[in-house]
Parts: sequence; C-alpha cells; structure tokens
Amino acid sequence: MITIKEIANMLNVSTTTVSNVIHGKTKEVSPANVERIRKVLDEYDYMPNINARNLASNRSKIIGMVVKVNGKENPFKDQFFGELLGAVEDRVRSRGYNLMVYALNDVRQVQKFILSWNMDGLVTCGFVEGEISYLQERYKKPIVIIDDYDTNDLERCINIRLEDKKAAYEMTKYVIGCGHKKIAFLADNNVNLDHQRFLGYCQAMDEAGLFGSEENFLKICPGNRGEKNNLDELYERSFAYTAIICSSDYYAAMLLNTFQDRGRKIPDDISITGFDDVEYASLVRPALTTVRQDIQEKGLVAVDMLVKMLEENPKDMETLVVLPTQMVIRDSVKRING
Amino acid sequence: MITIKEIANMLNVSTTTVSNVIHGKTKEVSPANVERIRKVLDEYDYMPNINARNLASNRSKIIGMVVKVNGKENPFKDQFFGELLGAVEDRVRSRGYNLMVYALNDVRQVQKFILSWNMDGLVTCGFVEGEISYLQERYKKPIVIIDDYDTNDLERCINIRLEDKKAAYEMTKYVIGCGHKKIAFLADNNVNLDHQRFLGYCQAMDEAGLFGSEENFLKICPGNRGEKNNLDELYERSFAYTAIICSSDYYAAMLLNTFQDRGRKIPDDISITGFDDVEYASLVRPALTTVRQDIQEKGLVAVDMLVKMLEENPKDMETLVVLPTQMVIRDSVKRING
DNA sequence: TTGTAAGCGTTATCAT
DNA sequence: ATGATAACGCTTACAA
Repeated sequence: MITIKEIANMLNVSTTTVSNVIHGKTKEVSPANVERIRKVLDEYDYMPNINARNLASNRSKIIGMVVKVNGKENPFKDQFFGELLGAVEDRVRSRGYNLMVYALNDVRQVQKFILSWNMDGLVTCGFVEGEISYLQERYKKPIVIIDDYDTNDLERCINIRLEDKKAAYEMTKYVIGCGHKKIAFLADNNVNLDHQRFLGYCQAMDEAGLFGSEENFLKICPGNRGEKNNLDELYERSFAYTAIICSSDYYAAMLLNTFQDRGRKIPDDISITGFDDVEYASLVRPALTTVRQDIQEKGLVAVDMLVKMLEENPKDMETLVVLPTQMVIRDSVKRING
Repeated sequence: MITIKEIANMLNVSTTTVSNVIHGKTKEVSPANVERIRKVLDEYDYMPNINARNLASNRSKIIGMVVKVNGKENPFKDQFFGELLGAVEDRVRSRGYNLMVYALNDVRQVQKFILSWNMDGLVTCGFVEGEISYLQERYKKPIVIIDDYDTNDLERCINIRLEDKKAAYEMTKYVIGCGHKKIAFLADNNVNLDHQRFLGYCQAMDEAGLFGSEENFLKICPGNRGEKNNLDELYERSFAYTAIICSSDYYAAMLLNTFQDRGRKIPDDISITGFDDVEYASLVRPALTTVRQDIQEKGLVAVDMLVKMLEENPKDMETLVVLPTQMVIRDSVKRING
C-alpha cells in the first residue's frame, strides 16, 4: 500500500501538499501539483491508514453501538435490535463514520472499548442511569440512549424513545371503546418503558371508571433462560378478562397460540393486542391489532442527533426525541355489543 | 488518559519495561518493577490507545462483517442476518477482536474499508466469486464466505454453508412419503443456495418417478422493492399441486396466509413447507414443517475458522464447513392416504 | 504555494 | 533486567 510519504518522494513535493490534496484543500496547492498528485493517488488507488490518521488527529470516526445483553443470549436475534442496528449502520456509514458493535453487560468493558478506541460517539440500549454516569466519568463524548426513562438530565446525552404511555393509553382506550371492561395488562416487568405503558393503560382504565391497578398486571416470564414460561398460570388467569393488552408483539403472539391451542377462540373468546408491529404481527392469525413504532426512524434519528452534537455542538440542542407511534387495527380485538 | 510514557516517567523506568508489564512479559522485568508498574496501571486504570498500538504493530484486532445489501433496505431486519451478526459479535469479542459492521453493495467500498482499517479478517455474506477475487487482489488476509457455492478454491478463503441440497431432498422425500405427488418448489430465484435446494427437490422427485423440472419451479417476487408480490398468480397456480416446498419460512408463511385468507385450508387443501426454522415458523398456524439450520453455530464457526487461520495459519487447514440441518415436523403437511 | 519537523502512543530492535 | 531509539503513517503548526 502506497503511503503519503512515498507519493511525496515520487513527485518531489512535501507530505503536507499531498495531504492537502487528499483532503480537498486545493486552494492551498498549485493546480499543476493538484493534477500531478491526483493522478498518482488515482493510479495507485491510495488508501489512507486510518489508524495513523486517528492517532495523529485524535479522533476515530468510530461510532459504537452497545446493547446490554441482560438475559438474552443473542440480542440481535430480536428483530427490534436487528432492525435498529441496520438503521444505525446505514446512517453511520453515510455520515462518514464506522460502526463497531458490542453486546455487553459489564459497563466497565464498555468503557474500556470506547476509551481505547477513542470512539467519537456511542449509541446505547438497555443501560441504566448509574451505568451511563459511570461511563461519563471518563468518556467525554456524546451518548445516545435509546428507550430509557431515567437518564434525562445527563450532560452530553441524547434520549430517544416513544410516546409509550400515550400509545398504551390509546390502545387501551380503543379496546374499551370496543366494549371491553375486564382488561388486563401483560409484560415481563414493570419498569422503564414497560412501566410507562402500564401507566398509560391505567390512565385509560381510570378514565373509564374501570380498575387499572397492579391486580390486573399479568407478569409473563420470558422463558428463554432457565426459567419456564408461566403460560399455564396465565391461561387460567385469562378467564377473568375479555381482553389483554400486551407490551410486545412477541408475548401477544405467544398468548395467541397458547390460547388457541387450548381451544379458546381469538378474538371471540378473548381479545389480545400487541406492541411494536414487528414482522410477524401481520403473519400470525388472527393478525395482531398493535402499536406500530418506526424502528428504522429510531436508528436514523439516533445517529443524526449524535453526529449533530459531535460536529456542530450547538449550545441549545434539544436532547430528547419522543417518536410518534401509530395504532394498527387488525383482527385480534373483538367488538363487543353492549 | 495516562500513557505509557507518562507512567515510565513517573517511575523512572523505560517505556519498554512498562509495555512488557502491560503485556504480561513479566519474566523480563524485575518483580519489584512489576509490582510498582502494576500498581500505577491499576490506580490510573490505564487504557491502551488502540490506534497507536495498531499503527505500531501493523494489525488492528478488527474483524469486519460485510453483508451485501442486494435489494434489501435493511438486511439486519431479516432475522437470519440479525442472529448471524449476534453470534459473530459474541465470538469475535470473546476471541479478543472487535467487530465492524457494514451493509454494502459496492465491493470497492468494502475494499476501501478493510484496507484502510487494516482489518485482520473478514466475514462476508452475499458476495459472489468475482467480487471476492477483486478484494483479494489487494487484501491478503483471510475471508470467510457464508452461504456461497461459487467461491470454492480461492486462497485464504473459508466457505461455510449448509447441506442445502440434501436438506431439500429430505424434505421433498418426506412430503412424497406423506403421499403427495404433485409437488412444486418455490423460491425467489434459482441460483446459489436456492438452486441447490431446487436440485435436492428435483432429485427426490426424480427418484420417486415424479416430475422435478423447471415447470414446477414457482418463482415468487420478494415484493419489498417496487415490484409487487405475485401472490395472485401463485394462488392460481397452486391448484395444480397438493404441496409446495418453499425455500424459506418467510415465503411459506406468506403463502400460508394468502391461501388461508382466500379460503383454502392448510394443510387439508394444500401442504406447505418452509426452510430455516426462524422464530415465527412455530408462531404461525398451522406451525410450519420446516428445515432447521443453526444460525448461531454458523456465526460461531465462521469466527473460529477465521481466527484459526489468522493466528495459526495451519498449512493443511480445511476450508469448507458444511453444517448439518434438521427436519422439524410440525403441522403444515398433510398425510394423504393412498 | 510549499516545506520542515514535531507529535500522536505504541511496539520492537538492539545495546547495555 | 533495562533503556535508547527508530519506526508506524498521518496531521498540523509554523516557517520559508
């Protein structure tokens, strides 16, 4: 691979001049030299040594994407993370950066990687406030935090999330509008965005004079790490309701099949709604009534905000983006008369 | 961030000695110094500057994963690539490397990135022989090629794929064994691994004295880029068959719903099989009879082979891995008597 | 417009 | 066991 120095020697010019041409600073170079240098650059298909460049210029053109693994063995198997990563990659590349990907639990390892590589910025999912603060003790560059509710007022942080509460509120209201009164909410935990969705559910229930309490919170066990799904229990408890608002399409589809396989008709016997509108939401039968979020947009906005803060560092930049959601009405909710 | 030089100055030792301690070459350093240096390293939580390290040592500890986009707007939305990427990330990290991800079409861009970053190795999907050869003109490090049939005898290349033909053969044989005679094969093209699967289908048909010709090749249009799905046409043509072997779960699920929504019963009226056993293969109803591949394993093996070639460079290394598949019999194929 | 040279933080060779 | 020192390829004051 040809280097700047070699080119400079070949043409009897300085490395500065070659470097200037490489970076398009042609005003400072005579047209004749621009031409000569460009020709050689082209002929030898010059490739910069990015490690050298990074070392000299004290940046890296690397943006890291780190997702916290929690229980999951492979987070990117989840379509949400897959799609998010694809969108992030696309925008990172088109903005002239490079994407490094890590699935980690230990925030100290995250810190090690982002500091060692001198990454220009970071996109994270799943880390909580204390962890982000820890990173920031030494990492002084911008961080985008996706889908978190506890890291608001941190310096150099951008939060991106959905109108989770509102979406759950609207979905619940829709189900109530279909005539349902005994409605449960299902999720695998009750913190962060699931908690917000639960709050939205509660609000709609309360406004309708129904009971939106913890009593009607159905906790499902993910079932992918040792623990067993508690589907038997959920099946039994479901008889107390005519509808279940699920906090994800995945669990909605799981209920759909569990119930149908045991002979209950959906939506005739019980209605079920999802959240996210992932691909199979429209592939299962009945097709899921759900809340669509634009994951692609989430990824693109994440990178756009990050790069904006990175390159322009505007003083009064908005550091919170709440993306809209959209009701998708399909066939999994029954309209009850009376 | 503290540097080696600073530590060396602090303790009145040379950078060499510090570097040796950092790399665990403690035999060459007096115990007293090891202790003193370790203490400072720890106290200041020393982080190496990887760009400097890479520049000096002429490697990068970066493994690239490049998937060819073809028509897809976001390849990682596809669960296959998502899961593959997750597995690759996991193994890359645990082997002490770092993963850079690109979704690209233009192989010249790929070359630019891998050369500029001086990547230690590459995992690719979707690129064809001419493209890999182009890369190798200048990139002299190992490349793992996933799911390709035309890049066999290239230097420094490792091929990883499935027993596609055999799997399709077995699936077709199974369907024939269920009493079917009029069986079609469906895919969105007839090259590479889809072609192999088609060949497997043909072989089983031939052996059973049935017709395994191009006539019974049903071409489906992906429908995600301008072109429309040709589902109407496929629906009409399907009446000539009692079973359809699909080259992916995705298309199988699509057929399932298209047919069911128009009133045909599955598997009573027509049987359908999938390929891959992605998550929703068991979520749709009827659950799909399909061929399972272990995507996780694919990713892990890819990195293992790459690192092996990288670090040991054994002379007689096997450069082809054909992973096994497994029939998963569920409910989408009807047993026909007679 | 052009060139010189220091510096980025490591690694690695070769003396001592 | 330890240290000087060159080298990696590039950027960037600063000087000419």
